[in-house]
Amino acid sequence: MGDQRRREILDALYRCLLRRSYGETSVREIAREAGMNPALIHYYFKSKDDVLLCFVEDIFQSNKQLLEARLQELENLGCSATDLLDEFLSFFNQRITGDARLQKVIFEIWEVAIHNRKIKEMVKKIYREWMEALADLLRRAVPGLEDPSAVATALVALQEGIGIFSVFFGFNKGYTLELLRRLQELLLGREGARLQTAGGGSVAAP
Amino acid sequence: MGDQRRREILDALYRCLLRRSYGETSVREIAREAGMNPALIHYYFKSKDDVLLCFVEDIFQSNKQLLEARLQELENLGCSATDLLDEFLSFFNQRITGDARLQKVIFEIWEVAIHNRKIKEMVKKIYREWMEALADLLRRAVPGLEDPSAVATALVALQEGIGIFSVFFGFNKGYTLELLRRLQELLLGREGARLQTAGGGSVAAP
Amino acid sequence: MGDQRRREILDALYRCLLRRSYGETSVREIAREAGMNPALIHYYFKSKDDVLLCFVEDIFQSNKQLLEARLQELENLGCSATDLLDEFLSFFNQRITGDARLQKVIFEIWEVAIHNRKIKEMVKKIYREWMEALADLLRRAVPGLEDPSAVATALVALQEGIGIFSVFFGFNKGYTLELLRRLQELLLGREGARLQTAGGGSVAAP
Amino acid sequence: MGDQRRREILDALYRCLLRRSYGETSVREIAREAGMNPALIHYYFKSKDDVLLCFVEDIFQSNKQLLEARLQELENLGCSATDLLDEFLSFFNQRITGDARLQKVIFEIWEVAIHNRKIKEMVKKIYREWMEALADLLRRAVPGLEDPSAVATALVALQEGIGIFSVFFGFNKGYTLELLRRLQELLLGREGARLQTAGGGSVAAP
DNA sequence: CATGAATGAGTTTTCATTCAT
DNA sequence: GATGAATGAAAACTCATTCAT
Repeated sequence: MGDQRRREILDALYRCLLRRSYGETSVREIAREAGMNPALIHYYFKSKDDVLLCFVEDIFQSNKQLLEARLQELENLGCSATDLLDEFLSFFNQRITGDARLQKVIFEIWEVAIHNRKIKEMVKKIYREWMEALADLLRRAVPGLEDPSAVATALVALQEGIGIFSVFFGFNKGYTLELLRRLQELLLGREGARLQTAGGGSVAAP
Repeated sequence: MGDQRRREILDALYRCLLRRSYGETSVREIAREAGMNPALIHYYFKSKDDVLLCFVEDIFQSNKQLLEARLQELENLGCSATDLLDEFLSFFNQRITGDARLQKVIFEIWEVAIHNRKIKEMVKKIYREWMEALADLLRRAVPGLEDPSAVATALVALQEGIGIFSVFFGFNKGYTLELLRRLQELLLGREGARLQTAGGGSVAAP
Repeated sequence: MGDQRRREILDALYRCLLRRSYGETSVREIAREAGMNPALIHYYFKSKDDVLLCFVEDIFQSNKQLLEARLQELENLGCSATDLLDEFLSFFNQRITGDARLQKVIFEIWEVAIHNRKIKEMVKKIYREWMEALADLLRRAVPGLEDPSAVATALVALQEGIGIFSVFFGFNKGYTLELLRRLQELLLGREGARLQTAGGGSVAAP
Repeated sequence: MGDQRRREILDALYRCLLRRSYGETSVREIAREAGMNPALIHYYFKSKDDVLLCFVEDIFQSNKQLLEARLQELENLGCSATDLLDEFLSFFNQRITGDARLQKVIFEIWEVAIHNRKIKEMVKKIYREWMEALADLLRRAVPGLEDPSAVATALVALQEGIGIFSVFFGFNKGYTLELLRRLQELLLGREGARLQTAGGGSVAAP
């Protein structure tokens, strides 16, 4: 029952963060969204910040595990490093950057992380792990690449940049994914990579 | 005299936003930073949000004017479109994304903009103008480019992504600028563009 | 079994009162100290205040019975009234005022008693009994004493005063006992009684 | 105006402490007693504890200054050390221990002091000063006294003990003062000192 | 212009207590 | 007996804003 309640609270926070920033979100509001008494939140979590901490851990760890499971699966099937790399990027594109709601919530987490030491450490750690994993895949899949670590950084930063823009300007998902894919191919130096889209989601013409 | 006071308040807000998020920044704190009575802020501005609105307008407009002036100057000197494009990107790299303090403040503005309609409209408008101007320059400077508008979007999103990462992971300025320049050349399809850096600011090795 | 549990709860309260005032002590904390579920406390006691009430009764009654048993024993052995008086004072000195922990707890009880009618009645009753018993002994042991009742009051008040001071200033037990003994002899008008101590615990030189 | 308000708040706290312990006294209640908005208290004081700290300082310092002024006056008039000592004790008897309301408030302060470091330091300091001053007077006024410091301690502890008892058992002021005076003379070894009272306030017969 | 004072609404958090299981 | 869950009331404190002077 406790896990169930904790889950409900984290889910309620997720929905709250779609409407307001974490700072503007009160414990009362999380409780109302979860349909419970505000004091219950303090029964299951030490403090409001503790809710956020668990929330951040949950949201990143669950995605991390999911990705790792998929990569492992491919590896077991004997897929090539290139396949793994494509799966890695595709996972991010589809499940994170391309999910406008999740992307918005992640943006809120970044905002808090900048001022909150604990959250910052956690976010930093997770992004470092992702970038290191990506750099490893790059080393295996793109042998000639001169600085895989910098490319990994660039790829993830790009992801964030596009993610924020897509939330802010309301890109449709197709446009976002297309943009991401082309930019990634460009960064990976793949043959014939060119930056062009089918249009329709252009920022200049909302 | 009024303008002087308003200036002081906006400058105080800038310094406050280096320490705390806008939501955590109280009117008292802005006033303390500006060395004045909190009530004075409400004399010169309608509300706390009004201070932010003017602040955002000021910070973007001043940069915009500065950039336009420079571009105009170059144009008057008969410089090529490529020179103008380089100046445009260089301006952003050096004065905005490369300025960790300003970048942090801009990040805070994005955060507020996501929830605050007025701020959002303003930020949207400004970014659109920038992206359109950039797209125009791309059209003139890189004739074969298939979708200048999308490239402009990508360039600016990249800028934001790298900007946030540099703030968050504490990139040194040199690394940030190098990364930006290489990525931009890559996006522009310039000859021999490759993504490699001198290292030293890699995320993977903090 | 019930008695055992009640005992554990009272003992836990004792330990809690060494750390915090009764008001600052929560039911949760008593429960944690007793190693049981907070709700159990409400099963064995009507309320938090009821725990305190039983606690006060227990702590005073157990000491009262102990003292009475000792006095009875001496009486059975045919000891003089003076012996009984000395035993009475010695009991207080050694077991109550000289026990810094118990003294601290008693101080907390006084504090609550001042505002809590029930506790107040109980504490009043017990102190009256003690003072009457002491006055009786004084009448038997110090025949010429003009107002045994007032002397008894003074002796007990003195006890409290020294007790609080010893807790507050951290007197060592030896100094406390010496001070008590000399003051008591002085109040009893005993030959050669003078107020001097070996020093070492003086308030003026902490 | 600020001083006026601060005064009103301190006075309100005084009245509140006659009814409830400090822990039970809420900021709301102090505000209600002072006839002002609760937030105003936080405007004039940093916190609830800060109110108490100022309150304690005020109550002790004002009495200290009053006493010092009186002693200085007597000294200027060429009074003897014995006169000064009598004035010292009389001041305490009349204005502090004999004032049931003040005595009650002082008791509350002791209670808080036991758990609150800042308050404890202040109370300790003040009592030490009083006891040292008293010890000095004893040295000058009672030449043969063997341990003036211990006698001073005993006198002040006695004062507290009697004070608490008088509050608790509701002694009438006359009885309290008489008891104090006789005990003091006894401690000072004055001729013919005997502990007897006119009765009427005996604890045994409330 | 400038300020100290004032306020009402809001925040997070704690707690004694109850109750179904 | 024992427990985890739940709740309503209250706590201290903060803050944007207003206003008289």
